[in-house]
Amino acid sequence: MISGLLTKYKHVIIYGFSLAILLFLMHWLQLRLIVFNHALEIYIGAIALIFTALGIWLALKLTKPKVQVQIIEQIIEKTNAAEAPEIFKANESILTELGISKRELEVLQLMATGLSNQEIALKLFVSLNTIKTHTSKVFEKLDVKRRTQAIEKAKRLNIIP
Amino acid sequence: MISGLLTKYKHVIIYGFSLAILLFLMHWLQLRLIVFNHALEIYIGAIALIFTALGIWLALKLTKPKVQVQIIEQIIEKTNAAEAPEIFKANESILTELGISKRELEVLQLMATGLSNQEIALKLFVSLNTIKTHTSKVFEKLDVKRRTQAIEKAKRLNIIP
DNA sequence: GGTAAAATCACCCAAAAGTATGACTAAAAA
DNA sequence: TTTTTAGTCATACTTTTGGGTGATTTTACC
Repeated sequence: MISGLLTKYKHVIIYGFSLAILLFLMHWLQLRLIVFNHALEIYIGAIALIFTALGIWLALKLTKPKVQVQIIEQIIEKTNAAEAPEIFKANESILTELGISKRELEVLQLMATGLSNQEIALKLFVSLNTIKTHTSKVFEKLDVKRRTQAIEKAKRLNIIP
Repeated sequence: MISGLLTKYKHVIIYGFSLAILLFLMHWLQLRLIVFNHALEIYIGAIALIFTALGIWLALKLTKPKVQVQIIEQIIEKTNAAEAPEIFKANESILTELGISKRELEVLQLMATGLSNQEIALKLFVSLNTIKTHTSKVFEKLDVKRRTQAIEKAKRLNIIP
């Protein structure tokens, strides 16, 4: 029961603790700074900045998956509507046939634009290792050895524009 | 409507509540540790909350337009590729303009087929170092950093099919 | 509730790619 | 004839990429 709750809201707890630590640090800072009345503005400005960053980070962490799934679907739908419906119908069937997931397709698309793994990682808010895993799986599924081959083959198979 | 928002931003709300609880805990801690100015703490807590919210709002506002921009770009590329397969004349003038030599173009073309530098070297009966030199110069002339970028740009410029 | 697939991340190692510099040769341009 | 340019190659170094393995966490589905 309790352990279930702990694992379920582990992130909340972690965030809570880091917040607590942050607040405690600020408290300590305040003790040092309160002596100078003029430092208060700086202190509050720093808090505003830190918490704005925290908010941005939180929002990105939370909305990231939903938003990106939407991207892919919209692209597929729009390209379907825009031109040749038969060519890009093979698209999806090939994807399922090869077993390429949405996330992998996303990575593949970014790869084709010339981004490095590191840049893709930054763009998708995940670690470099994760992107490496995705690329490796894509190579395996496409039966290629390098990213350049993957791009070439994916274009030939109409997986990517 | 409201229930939809509740489910959509469930996490945000949960984090918000945990934040509030933490602030309360901090307040209590403070009472136990040091006698201090209460009003200031609350004031700062309020600022933290407000700016966290601001950060979340900012991030949401900023990430959504970006997504739409990406979609538009992809559609444009798609329609361009579909409508203009006949243009293949600017090719040479661009090459001379960029100062890309015959050999470099050759390497670039093989690169675009997914070959490694070593494979290109074998195919052209030259050493690996020579290919590296060529690729480096091509990257410099195309103003890119990686071969994937070079391929993407070269295709966009109609240098290679 | 349990299971399976998808997604995330880490660590290590090896190979490939890329950077920088310098040198040599042959052919073309001045 | 001298100079320039394209092409060739090397050495040393850094960065990126890719392979292999294993682990945890989400998500989806039954």
